Amino acid sequence: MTAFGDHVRRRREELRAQDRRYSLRQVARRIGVEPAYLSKIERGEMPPPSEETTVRLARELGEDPDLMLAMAGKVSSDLQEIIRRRPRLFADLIRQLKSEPDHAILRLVREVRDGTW
Amino acid sequence: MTAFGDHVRRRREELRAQDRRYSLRQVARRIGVEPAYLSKIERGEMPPPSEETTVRLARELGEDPDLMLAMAGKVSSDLQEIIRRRPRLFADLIRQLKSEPDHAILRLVREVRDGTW
DNA sequence: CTTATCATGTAGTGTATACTACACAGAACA
DNA sequence: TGTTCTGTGTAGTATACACTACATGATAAG
Repeated sequence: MTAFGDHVRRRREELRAQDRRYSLRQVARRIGVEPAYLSKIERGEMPPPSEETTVRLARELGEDPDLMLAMAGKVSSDLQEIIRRRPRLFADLIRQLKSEPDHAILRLVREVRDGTW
Repeated sequence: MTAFGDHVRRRREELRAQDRRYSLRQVARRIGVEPAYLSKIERGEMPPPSEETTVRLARELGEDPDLMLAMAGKVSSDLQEIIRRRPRLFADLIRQLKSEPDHAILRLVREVRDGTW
């Protein structure tokens, strides 16, 4: 069960079919790691990389950084900081939303965005 | 600037004034760490302990674990898991709420709790 | 056909995390 | 006054994190 690595490999090979600049080596080079390291990550021989590297990889592959971080078992540090500033409020809210359906959360997002206050 | 250590020490000595079972040694013993370690944490000579130890310490001192974790620069792993399961939704919501006032977030919490849907 | 590019195997590195273990001097208590 | 309890100083440890460096055999390009 190596969801992260499998996903990265699939996505990279998908892009590679259109553009040979998406070889493991070249992608590794562009995100600033050794090819051997990326190879091991894709095959699940090594755990997902750091937050910074994961975000660079997400951008390189045209994927959502938050989603990619989630697959890496992480939560973006900027989100963590927002929570840490008002821990009681956010802890309550998030735990309440745990069992709510997607559309309910989406509605909240829209409500706040549109200022339906 | 060692907010965590200072806070723990203050709170512990507060409790100790009423109950001598709140000596550094005895608290350390109850939460399962060495006295020297807790001493260093309180004085900011060592960084805050692990999530588990921080939560045990919070309970011991009658404080809110989420608040204590926030002071330790951490976010509870159960909250992180909730976010990781639906990263896009929660990332959007949390970032939107970043600059909203407390009462706005509180209102959302209540809205969800009371099922004002 | 040979040169470059490809992925991968093996080994090693520096730093951080999260502690323990022991020893010591001063205060409190009986 | 001696035993016990207090906090703290010093030293060391085990594990995880986040990689690099080099070598090798296979594949593709010119």
